[in-house]
Amino acid sequence: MAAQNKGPGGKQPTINDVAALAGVSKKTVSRVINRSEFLTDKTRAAVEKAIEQLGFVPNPQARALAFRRNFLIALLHDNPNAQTVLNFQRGVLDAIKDSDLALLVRPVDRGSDKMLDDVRTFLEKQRPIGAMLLPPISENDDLAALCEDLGVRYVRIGSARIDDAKRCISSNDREVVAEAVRGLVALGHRRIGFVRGPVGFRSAAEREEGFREALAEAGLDLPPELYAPGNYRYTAGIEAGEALLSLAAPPTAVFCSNDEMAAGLMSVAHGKGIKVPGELSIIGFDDSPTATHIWPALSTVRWPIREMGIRAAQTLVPDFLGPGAKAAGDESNVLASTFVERQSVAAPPGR
Amino acid sequence: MAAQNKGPGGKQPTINDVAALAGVSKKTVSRVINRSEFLTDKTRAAVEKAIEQLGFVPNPQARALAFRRNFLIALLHDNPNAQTVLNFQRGVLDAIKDSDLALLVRPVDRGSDKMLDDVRTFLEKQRPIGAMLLPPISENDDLAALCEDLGVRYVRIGSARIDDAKRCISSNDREVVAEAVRGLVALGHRRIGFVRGPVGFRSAAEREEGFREALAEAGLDLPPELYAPGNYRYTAGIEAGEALLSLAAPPTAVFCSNDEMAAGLMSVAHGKGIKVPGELSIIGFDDSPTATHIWPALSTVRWPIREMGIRAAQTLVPDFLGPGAKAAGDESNVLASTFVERQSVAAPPGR
DNA sequence: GTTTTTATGGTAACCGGTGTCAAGAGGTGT
DNA sequence: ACACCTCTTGACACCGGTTACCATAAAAAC
Repeated sequence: MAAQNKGPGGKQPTINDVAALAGVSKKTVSRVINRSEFLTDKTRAAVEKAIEQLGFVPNPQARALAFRRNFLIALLHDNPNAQTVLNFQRGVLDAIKDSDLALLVRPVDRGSDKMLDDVRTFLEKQRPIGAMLLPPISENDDLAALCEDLGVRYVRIGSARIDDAKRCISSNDREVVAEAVRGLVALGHRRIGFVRGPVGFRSAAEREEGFREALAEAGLDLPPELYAPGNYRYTAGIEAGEALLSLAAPPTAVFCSNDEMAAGLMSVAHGKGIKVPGELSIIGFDDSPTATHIWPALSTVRWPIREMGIRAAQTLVPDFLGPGAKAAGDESNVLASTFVERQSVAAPPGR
Repeated sequence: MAAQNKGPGGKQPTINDVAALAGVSKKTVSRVINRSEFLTDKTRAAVEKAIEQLGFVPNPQARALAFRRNFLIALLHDNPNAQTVLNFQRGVLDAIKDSDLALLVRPVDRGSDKMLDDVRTFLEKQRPIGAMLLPPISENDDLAALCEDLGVRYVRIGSARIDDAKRCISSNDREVVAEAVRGLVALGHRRIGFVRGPVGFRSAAEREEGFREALAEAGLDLPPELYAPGNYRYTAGIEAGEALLSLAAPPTAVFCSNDEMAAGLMSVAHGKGIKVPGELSIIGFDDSPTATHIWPALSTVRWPIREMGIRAAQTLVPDFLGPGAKAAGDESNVLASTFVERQSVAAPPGR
């Protein structure tokens, strides 16, 4: 609390001031700051009192220079979904709130062939303690190898275990998608369409697998005309809607690999006068704000992205977080997605 | 391009290595790095060649220590709208891409009485070159004074000029809202409802003023029952919808102070079987993704947030951006919002 | 009581840059 | 040719911490 040096021109107290006030050497003060053992309680108390009195805060720049490491966590992302990134950020920030760490955000351009060089330069410059890789770039093994190489710890966020548990936070998307689709089957749906995510995205593959799993269990198959490609964008949902809903025998339900595409598909349904959910049930994925903003509200899979941010921080820098961070519990680092029922699902017509 | 030191254990070359190779003192190298005048072209060329050969990159931590300033821009926000924050971030990052700067993101908790202390500690620790204040905290004069106090440059982002032009990036929201409402009047609407933003937000006040301006011009008034409070949240839109659309004489058009509330209002209309835009026209504000994801797509005011991020960077740290940054053009720092017509507006019934 | 441990505390060098200030180089005026 | 001035450059201390290594006082062993 106490902080005496707050005047405009007031210089920050340095470690030397503390040492002088406490009557010890700066090295001793440094030991106290870094929680070294081998210290008399008396000495420690004296130093801490001096620190308190002066309102001393160690200069991170100086520490960074000496440590050859900045007290930063880098968040690398190239995610089209703003909400996801921001929620994740928020989780991380929740977790590091009381630590000395700060968060550096860095969008990277996957696609660019200079990406690796860019990231390398960035990491060499900023020298963060660790890096967090958000999907889809978390799936890039070269990036992970680069971090390893530069001595930067990392965690990868993904829809599936793409690295060992200590370096990967994931959720059980596949299972939950399967669960959601089983629900459709239970309601009596037999013609169920699928709108896929972009090729090359692990998340898209996971969702598709979950979908197919549930269909297979029910002995249903997925005719090619009910399978639409997509890229997680609203417009892809529109296109999928045009295709699927113009069929002679349209599906009575569609699983869309994310909420935006679901919104696109739904607007096509509205345009064609198809009643949702009466004539067409729709399920999305993400539980983004869009899911509740459209009408009728979308049944979707909630991805615990903020919790993943917290867990990512706990996994990445447990030694920098205050005590209690060890209470992370489940060490598998697989968090639970959940199916959220809203108003876009009902029994198919004629049941 | 060249970077010879890329091995895992390979130490980064330091300024000393460069100095030795170029046969000059480290201070001279430092001068080259910092683009000092008073340098022979010959010397400069020699040093630059050495830098190139070694792939030398100045260590930001050391520079930060010596400069007593980190090469960072802090982005302070407490914005409920993720998309806004992220778009702004993106603009800033566009602008600083080729500079030595990095972006530090810091959500702050307005509302907390410790906010100022938190921010002070943060700024004292990180010592960024400058700070950007996003609305609504940009309206907090104490925050601005704090930055001033700590020698941190700042820019405030707002819906109106809340500081002098060099420290404020704003847009002409009021005018554009008025323009949009004039459009409604021109279509024949006479009973036009209004859903307000949260009390205490300058942006909310601006939008209301624009709305009232247009009404006044047309000689219309705003009966109390057509005026709904709000807080920029979807649920507020729902509540406003329940109130406005249950009236014996409901409005034929409603201006909502942001898109989320407009989405809420629209879903109430759908629930009540009121046709949009046939029986009810709706206008929002923000042009968030929601605006296009709902059906029918929402006519709204686009706020040039990404451009504002770019402009904010150009205004805050012109000296750190490469050349060409001066071509910022219009120095008033008022960017143009624009009215975006989509499908949620039509003439009132019976016209 | 003396010696050997053991536990701290202190000193100096260092992390990799920048500021200050004075010296050296090169050109001018007389 | 010499004093004088200006423009470049370099030596050195310094930013505020850390580590390496040594010194010393207190505790333990003989």
